Amino acid sequence: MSENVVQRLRDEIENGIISNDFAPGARLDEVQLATRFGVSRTPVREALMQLNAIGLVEIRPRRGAVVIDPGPHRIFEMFEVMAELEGLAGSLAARRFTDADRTTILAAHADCERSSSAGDSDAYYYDNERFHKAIYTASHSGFLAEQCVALHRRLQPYRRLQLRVRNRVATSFAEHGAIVEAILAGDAEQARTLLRQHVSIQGERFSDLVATMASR
Amino acid sequence: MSENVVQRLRDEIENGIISNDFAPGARLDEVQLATRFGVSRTPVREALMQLNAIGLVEIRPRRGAVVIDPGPHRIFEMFEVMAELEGLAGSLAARRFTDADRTTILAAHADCERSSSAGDSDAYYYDNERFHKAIYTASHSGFLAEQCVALHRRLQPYRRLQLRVRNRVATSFAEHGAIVEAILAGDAEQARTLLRQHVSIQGERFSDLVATMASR
DNA sequence: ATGATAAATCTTGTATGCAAGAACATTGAC
DNA sequence: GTCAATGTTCTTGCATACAAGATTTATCAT
Repeated sequence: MSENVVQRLRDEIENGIISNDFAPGARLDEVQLATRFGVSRTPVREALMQLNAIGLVEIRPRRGAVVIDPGPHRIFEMFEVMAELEGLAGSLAARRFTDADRTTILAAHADCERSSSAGDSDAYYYDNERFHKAIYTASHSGFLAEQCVALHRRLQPYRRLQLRVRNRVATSFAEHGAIVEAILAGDAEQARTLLRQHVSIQGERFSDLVATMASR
Repeated sequence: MSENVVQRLRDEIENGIISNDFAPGARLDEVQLATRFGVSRTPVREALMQLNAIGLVEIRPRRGAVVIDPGPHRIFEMFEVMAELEGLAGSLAARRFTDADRTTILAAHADCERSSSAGDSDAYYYDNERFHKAIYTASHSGFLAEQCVALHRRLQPYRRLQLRVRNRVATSFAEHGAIVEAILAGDAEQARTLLRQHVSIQGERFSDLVATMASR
């Protein structure tokens, strides 16, 4: 798991940010983190540098690191880009999927059906993640898959909030059905369009996002 | 200019990689870099950590940092994603551009015309960059613009090679014309399609890329 | 001469030390 | 009582130190 201390710290702090243990705007004190993880400041700093590079924390000169607070508008922009990348992944998947890809996608879809009909939004969250990752893999573009996973991860907390909105799980699963159909039919443009719509948060869904963001 | 030493080092090393001073696969020795830039190993390591986080260098445990060698296939994948993001930027620009955006785009386009008809592919390279950045700006999506700039930067060396292919400058400029027309007409879908085609390297252009990559 | 083994050297990973800037508190003036 | 100025403390930024793994070199046996 832990190649070295820095990578472990990077993952730990990143998870802390994703899971909202370190809230947006929170100060990340070097010595505090160092003592907490039982290491010295050096690897902590190196981990923070990495998180700075990928845009998760801001390092203000001589004033320490803070968790970046994206704000609703930027979150929207990120979903906008995510929608486009997912659309691309879908269209590529429709053209390139193998038998193994089909199996994986259908399995993830079946799991989604189970958690969806059970009304278990937490379980659905994980199954949904697997479903989308299966599509990234089926795109057979390593770079695209990496980009999608990274963005997916950053949007994780907000995506989770989305699923709590009433009927969103059922709606999401219904959309998945159409997406699977388009991909397995090899209809690249349809897969692209459906995935784009599935991911983007338009109209009232943006209002929902802002509302749920404000309430935590 | 230099906020702090680490940022300066990050930029210097990144530029070195982009400009091929540090070739793909090259080892980045910490003490060597430290003495070269007149600093200690600590900030060098922190800079390398950042470059590792954005995928420019690989850090093998206990064995040092090397410049990542993407290889033709991955380069192709990166252009594929770039094309998609540029397409999105174009479609958003077509819907959102302001008077100031129009002015900037037209000015950059005029400069492209000048360097193109002069046959100066180096000058065209820079004007082309300004042209594309003007479109990112006109998209009025800060996140998208950042992603585009970052990817554009990483693809810089290969893009440059592309422009050396015969007639590519003239072809590129002609495509710009149609793109400007679509954006300023507010035709989002047309702008998206044209930009996607403009950026993606399909068919023989991929062969050209591989050939030019091999020859350096 | 070639291969293996062991020793020396080099490099990385982490800790610690020190100086400079920022935050904070105390004191004094109005 | 409020505000400002100054001194103290805390935190960061970088350098240096040291230990452990990796690499290279040298020696020896076959």
